[in-house]
Amino acid sequence: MTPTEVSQPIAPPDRRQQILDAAMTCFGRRGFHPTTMQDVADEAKVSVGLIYRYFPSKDAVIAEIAREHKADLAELLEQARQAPSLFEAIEIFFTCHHDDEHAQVIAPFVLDLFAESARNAHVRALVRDVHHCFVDGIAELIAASGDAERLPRGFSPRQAAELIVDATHGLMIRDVTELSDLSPASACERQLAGLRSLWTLLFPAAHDLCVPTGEQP
Amino acid sequence: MTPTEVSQPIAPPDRRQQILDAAMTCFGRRGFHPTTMQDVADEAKVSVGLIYRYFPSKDAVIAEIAREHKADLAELLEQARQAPSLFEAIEIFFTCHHDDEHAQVIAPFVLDLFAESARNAHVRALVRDVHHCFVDGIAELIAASGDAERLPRGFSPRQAAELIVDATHGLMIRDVTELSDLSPASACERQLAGLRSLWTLLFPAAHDLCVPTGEQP
Amino acid sequence: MTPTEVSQPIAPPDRRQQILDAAMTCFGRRGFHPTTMQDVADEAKVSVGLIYRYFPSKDAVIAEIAREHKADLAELLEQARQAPSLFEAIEIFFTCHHDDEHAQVIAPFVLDLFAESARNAHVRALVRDVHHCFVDGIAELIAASGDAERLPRGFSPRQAAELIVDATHGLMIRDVTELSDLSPASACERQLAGLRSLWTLLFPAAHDLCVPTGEQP
Amino acid sequence: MTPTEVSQPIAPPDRRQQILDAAMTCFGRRGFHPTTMQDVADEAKVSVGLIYRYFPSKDAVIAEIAREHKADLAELLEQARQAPSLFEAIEIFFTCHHDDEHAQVIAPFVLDLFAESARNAHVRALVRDVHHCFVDGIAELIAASGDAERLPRGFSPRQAAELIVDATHGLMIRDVTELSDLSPASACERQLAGLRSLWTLLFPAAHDLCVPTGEQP
DNA sequence: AATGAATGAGGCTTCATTCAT
DNA sequence: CATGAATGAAGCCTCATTCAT
Repeated sequence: MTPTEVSQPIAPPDRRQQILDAAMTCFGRRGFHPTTMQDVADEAKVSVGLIYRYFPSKDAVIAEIAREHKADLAELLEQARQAPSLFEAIEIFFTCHHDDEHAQVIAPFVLDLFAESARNAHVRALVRDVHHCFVDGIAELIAASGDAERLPRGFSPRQAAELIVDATHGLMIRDVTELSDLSPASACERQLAGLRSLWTLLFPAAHDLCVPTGEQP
Repeated sequence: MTPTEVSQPIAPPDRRQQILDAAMTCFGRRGFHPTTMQDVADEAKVSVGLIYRYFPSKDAVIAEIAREHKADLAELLEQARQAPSLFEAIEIFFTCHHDDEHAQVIAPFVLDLFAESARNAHVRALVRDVHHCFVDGIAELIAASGDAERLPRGFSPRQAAELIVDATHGLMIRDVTELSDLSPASACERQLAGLRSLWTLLFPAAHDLCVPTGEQP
Repeated sequence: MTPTEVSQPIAPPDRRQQILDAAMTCFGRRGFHPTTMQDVADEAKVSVGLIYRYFPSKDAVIAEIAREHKADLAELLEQARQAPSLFEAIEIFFTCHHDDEHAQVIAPFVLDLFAESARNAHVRALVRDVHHCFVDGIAELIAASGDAERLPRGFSPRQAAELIVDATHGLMIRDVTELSDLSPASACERQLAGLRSLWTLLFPAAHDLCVPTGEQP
Repeated sequence: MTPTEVSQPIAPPDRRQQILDAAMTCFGRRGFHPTTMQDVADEAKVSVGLIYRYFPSKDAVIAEIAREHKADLAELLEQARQAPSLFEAIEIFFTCHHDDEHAQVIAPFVLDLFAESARNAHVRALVRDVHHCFVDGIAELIAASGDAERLPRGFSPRQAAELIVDATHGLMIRDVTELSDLSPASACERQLAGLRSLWTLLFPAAHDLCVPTGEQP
């Protein structure tokens, strides 16, 4: 009667993750506040009561998802650090939300996080933290890369990083409000276009704008 | 425009506006969903029932406020058009939210609008509309100004406008998540710093970046 | 349209009291914990929501009823003070719960209060307070009456008062557990019998107990 | 009586009793209704499911504990019968709840039983039964002892027994509401003081009250 | 026009009970 | 025998909305 203890043929369903995933889906779909625990339970194919075996409250679920989101971004930063070039590293941020099917879920969720951070100190702290990690990470990336000196005069890596992050957020908003009907692929294209614009500005090819300058006797 | 402008020299309290203002305050403070009609009524020093005399539902109030917000921005755009220089015109956008006491109210509200636009088609249409007006308006501003030709090679006024708008949104998010504890004045400073950064990039002073090139006569 | 302000033909329904009465009935019937807000609402012919316009929580309703109970007892004590004789004064306590139709409601409620006081500090404080008032009041009553000197040697008015109160409580328990099927009238009889027993002990008529002794050979 | 008394020299943990003890503790701590099956399971270091192997429902657990309580009291009565004197016999009742660590558990539990008996016919029957046993037992004790004739004139052993039981209950209430912060020892003292009071009344030493009479010429 | 009492559906959360392992 | 994951009914409370005054 006991299952064969050998090959773990059926992975034990990770209820916790199952619930978190369902919650993420729901939150992305309807937002924190309008999502009911019943919604989450239904999405997770689970009873409401069970959610409370794993999380003490709805807020705790939100908090956990936010934490997960933070971890995802940290990993993203790590990936970026491995990228061969600065451009590619930053490309990762600009396109990250479009790699998978969660595309239309994560952005709305993040926007909700931002909105929530205006009144919930806990969420605010987390968002702020994520933001700092990002800016710092990108600033380091720029500083470490040879491209730093290509920045316009008086432009620090940090300033550049902040601009990049801000633009990313702005683009995310565009994604949500303008492109929600478009395919993830198109959205991704849009992001890349945004990146290239910014890139051109931040790191003007020497030959393109200024190289001639220095070369002149 | 209001009826009976004659016999009532003292303008009757504009209940409608009173309610809208109160709602704006509440929404900014707590967000759409958590704000109750009672909150709004209290803030407006009015009974709950009265709100329903002017608006058919809570959603209608939200919609109306959003519409108002749109009108405000249109006016802002108009102001910008009157500005003596492009920089000053754009400065208006970057600092608009900090001029008055509503500073800490509008930004959270707008973030809520963005978040809401992810699921509410009506809100989405409005946000999108506002966004287009903005981008178009700024692009025109740039095109009309003599500064357009100072844009980096291959950079259209529209691209610049999009970048400006995105960055503005990104900065607004920073405002809400990072600066909520700071004074509006500091927040405004921050915005201006952001603007100057971007400005330096978009419109490099000839002498600053390229004059040295020597290409100039 | 406004109601005639003259004769108050229709007394404005005192919702608050209406709810309290209903709650009292329900609590007496089923106890605090098993009684639902819906029960109370139904009993009061009112919606659940309305209860929350008058009380912030179920506990607040309980607390208020307890407070009311305390006030009732204070009044009872006052009545007792007016009584022509000590016996009649004390009789009031022993029979108070049987005067009206609430007979079968108050005693269970009080028992619930006692039980609750074992874990709820707030309730405990109230019960304790009531108890002190009682003992003090009765002790005073005894001391003030000429009967005090008839107390057995070494028996203080306070001791007598404590015994009376304890016995009253014990009788109340008997009421609830034994006589719940009997008529209030019988229950009252029972109480009086208890009182007479105790009375005989506390205030033995000199001739009744001791004088006769002398008759013994 | 239990099966397989042979092969298991070490008594298997008596799950049933273990659960009952835990339940008693919990009920005393928080009351019937607020106590959850999980509370009981935790206290018993057992799984919730296991409780249902031994008891069909929460109510059954309560009922069983009540039955146990009844048995305990029966035993107490038996002990009392063995006591050398009436006073000592009755002392047993007054102090019984203070002999062991359950002191602060049993009284609240009994109060809960009383409160519950107001609405639960089953509990009521049990409480009534216990009560009768008690009164009968004590009345017998009094009747059997030589002290019976020392009772005040017209006072039957049964009347005395009832008074004793009532006073005991009243004192128990005082214990719970007033002395919950005191040590069991102090509480016991209190009980004994109560007993002595009552005793003095019920069984006035001849010389104490009446002998003086004899002093009269 | 204005009030605010009243409603009741619905949300979050708890908990007795069941059942697969 | 034992576990504890899982269920779902039900409880407390909130709040958008209505309506008598």
